[in-house]
Amino acid sequence: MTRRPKVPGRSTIIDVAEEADVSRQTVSRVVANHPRVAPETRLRVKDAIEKLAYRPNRMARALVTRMSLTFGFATVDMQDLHFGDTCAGMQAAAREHGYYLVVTELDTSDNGGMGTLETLVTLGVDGVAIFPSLLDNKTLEQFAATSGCPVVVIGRESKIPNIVSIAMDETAAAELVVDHLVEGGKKRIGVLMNEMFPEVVHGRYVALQRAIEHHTGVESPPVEAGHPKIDEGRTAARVLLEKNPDIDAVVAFNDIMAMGTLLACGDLGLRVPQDIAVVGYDGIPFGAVANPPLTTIVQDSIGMADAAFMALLTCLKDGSPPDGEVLLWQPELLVRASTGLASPRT
Amino acid sequence: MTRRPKVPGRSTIIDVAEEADVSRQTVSRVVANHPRVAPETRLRVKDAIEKLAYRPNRMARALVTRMSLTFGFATVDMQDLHFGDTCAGMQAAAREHGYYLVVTELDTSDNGGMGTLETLVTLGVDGVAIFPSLLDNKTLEQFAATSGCPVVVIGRESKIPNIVSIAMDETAAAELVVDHLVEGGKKRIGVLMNEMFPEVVHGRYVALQRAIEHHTGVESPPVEAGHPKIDEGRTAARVLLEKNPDIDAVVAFNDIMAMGTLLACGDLGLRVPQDIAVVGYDGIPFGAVANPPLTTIVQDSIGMADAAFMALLTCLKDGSPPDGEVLLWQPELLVRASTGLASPRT
DNA sequence: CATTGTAGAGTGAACGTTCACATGGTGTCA
DNA sequence: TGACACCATGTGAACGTTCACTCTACAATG
Repeated sequence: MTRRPKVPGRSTIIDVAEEADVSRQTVSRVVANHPRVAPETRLRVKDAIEKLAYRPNRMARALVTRMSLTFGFATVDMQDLHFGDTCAGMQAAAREHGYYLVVTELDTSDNGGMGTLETLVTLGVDGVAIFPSLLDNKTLEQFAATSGCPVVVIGRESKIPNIVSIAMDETAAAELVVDHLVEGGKKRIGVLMNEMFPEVVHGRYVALQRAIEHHTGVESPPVEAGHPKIDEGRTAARVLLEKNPDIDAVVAFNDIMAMGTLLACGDLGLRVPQDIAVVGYDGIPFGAVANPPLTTIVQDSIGMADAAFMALLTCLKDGSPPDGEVLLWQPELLVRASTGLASPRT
Repeated sequence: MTRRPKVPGRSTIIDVAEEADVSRQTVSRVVANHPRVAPETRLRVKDAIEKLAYRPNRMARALVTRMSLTFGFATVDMQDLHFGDTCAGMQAAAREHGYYLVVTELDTSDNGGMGTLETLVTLGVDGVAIFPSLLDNKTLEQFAATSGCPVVVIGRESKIPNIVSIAMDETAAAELVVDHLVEGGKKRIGVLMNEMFPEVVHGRYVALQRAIEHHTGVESPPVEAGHPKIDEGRTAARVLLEKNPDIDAVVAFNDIMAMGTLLACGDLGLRVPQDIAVVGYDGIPFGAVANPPLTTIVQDSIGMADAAFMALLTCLKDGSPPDGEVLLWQPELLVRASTGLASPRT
């Protein structure tokens, strides 16, 4: 009868129905906890479910209901710790509301991650969170339009039609960082950026540039870019420091690159923070163990993840994607020894 | 006609068929690149696909083919960097073979993660990799039996029926660590274990205990356990060091706990490595930036991830789960300054 | 007693695909 | 010319669910 041998061990609703001597629909009702089932029948069905280890097939269910109760979470780099926080937060939020979170790493070689996103959608997710995205605003907008499900982008301030953006207030963060450095007597601030994530980087860079100009009068600070890994950060930082020997502070795109900067300072015999102050972004736990411990911009990852989930849920309930809503979160500065203003190891 | 409004923007195979004036099956053939389609027809269908932005629904497809070309990857902690390596490796392997990897964090509060695993299966994955697992061998065996799909467990040496295990050779690793410490003149080795992952921890502990006995004659080394986070590791390490003031080396369950140990040493005014040598496991990149840089056991995460993927694929092709196969990987010792035998910062 | 309401259970269709088979057209060869 | 092969395409069924109905039996109501 069946063309392909039935997978051993997995039983269907029909198997349960036969076992309990009722119809599919009654089993369905029991599973869904509908009230209109006689207690005795319900018991019989539950026994059958137990006996056959029946688990409803979510694909079949999603096909007919057009809802999978599943959200997708796509990221560029699973090894970026900053991602872990946000992802865990979103997973917790999802779970609390009966949703399941499917996580995936974007394959940037496949159309900048578009391929992965499309697969995610064909997998049947009800909504997608992207964190962060290499795709430009236009592509994202188009994806949101054709995907047929709500899309949230985390970590980017840009206002994109059909998409909710959740991001940190870069201007506020830059103010915190630069103000702190200048107060510590630093005057010549260099910037180490990320060569990926054009959109995010741009926002962060512009904010820093403005803050630096505002506080020090320097119009275009020395800047270098590299891949957001420790080693690549180290290399880029070395270039930055060698090109600009007068620099007395480095603001790195994130903590990982800031750690690379710490290594570069070591390479060049520069003492942190006496010769050079170093600041990162993200507040990953390892910052506390770095040598010296890293001053960093902390954002409320959990809060943002929560907001991302709720945004998706709300879109789904309302049935309409919002028009370029931007939710902005306030950053905090976590001062540690790498800027010389705190006791070591806090 | 349709009970639920069709999602705007998503078209089905039927829409494409109508647009191209052919049958569903012909569209299906074009999508699957079957040869038996006239070139002119193929072109017309492709145009229609392009025009309607058609993407095949993988749930519907999986329902009939009983194959989703999707594997699940379940982990206990997405923020454990060690996980990131393995996950990325597996994702790469999957991609290479036309598979999609769905990642999920196990909700240990839900039956020790069993709930999450079952959901993963009902989502339609063709196989599951678990890394690492809190579940005991018996539960895992039962899950593998009822899930109806191949199961691989990474990071545990145990021989479990129906399951492929991929793990590091703990005995070899313990030998490397202890031999290195003893050669460096250390005599009184303490052990800092993880209070989670009973199975993995047990294997690692027993191996260390044997190696220590073998090299130093001490039968039961001082041991303490804690949660695998920096702060909890710090606390547990402090207890270990205060209880046993004669300790001159600490072997931590992983790099994260080793970093906690570094902090604890700082708290107690102990110099690393002069007073205390510290060794971790996993070789996460941050170990290089720790103060001092961390000596650690490195395993070939990518290789193991590859092996995990291939194991799943092989089971699927052969149609039968292997009977408790165990693939063992050889560890390497990465010597850095925390054991005092290398130049700082390498 | 006839009518109405309702609790409990069942049935056919649909979701979007692919599979197995069927159909019709064209070319080849004896 | 007939038999056959083969190519291009179409059709009904099935995958495992849920939805919108329908049906039956029995109690309550007038």
